[in-house]
Amino acid sequence: MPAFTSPPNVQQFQSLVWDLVRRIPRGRVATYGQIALMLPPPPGVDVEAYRAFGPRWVGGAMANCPDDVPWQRVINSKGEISPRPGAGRQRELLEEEGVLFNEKDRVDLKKFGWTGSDEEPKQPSLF
DNA sequence: GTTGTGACATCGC
DNA sequence: CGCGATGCCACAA
Repeated sequence: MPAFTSPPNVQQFQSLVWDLVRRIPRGRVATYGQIALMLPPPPGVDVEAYRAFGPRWVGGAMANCPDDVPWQRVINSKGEISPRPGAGRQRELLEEEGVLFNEKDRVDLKKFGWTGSDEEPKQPSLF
């Protein structure tokens, strides 16, 4: 039995976060808020409280995420990589996957933003 | 038991 | 579009 039988707490939330992050296709990025909204709020937690600190729980889960979780595809709402040791490495990994950064070190969520579907990235027709 | 901080989001200017 | 301020939960010291 998976560790999902654990009592309703943040621990299970982390498992859900990791599972969802694993579902992020290559060359696609998701924001903490997006993941927080996609995941169901833990029982006993107010929706407002979840909205306020849901994304932060996701970040906390990423801090302890296993090595088999593409944490690199998780970025903040600004489409930027949060300042943390290894941020440069994350950018390298994303570029390797095809995710391009702007001159402001930001990613176009409109192109690489993961909508939760398995569809492939849209072709840049803005040019 | 208290204090401080965190891999964020949202609103206002 | 960028910057500042606010909100709120869990964990570590």
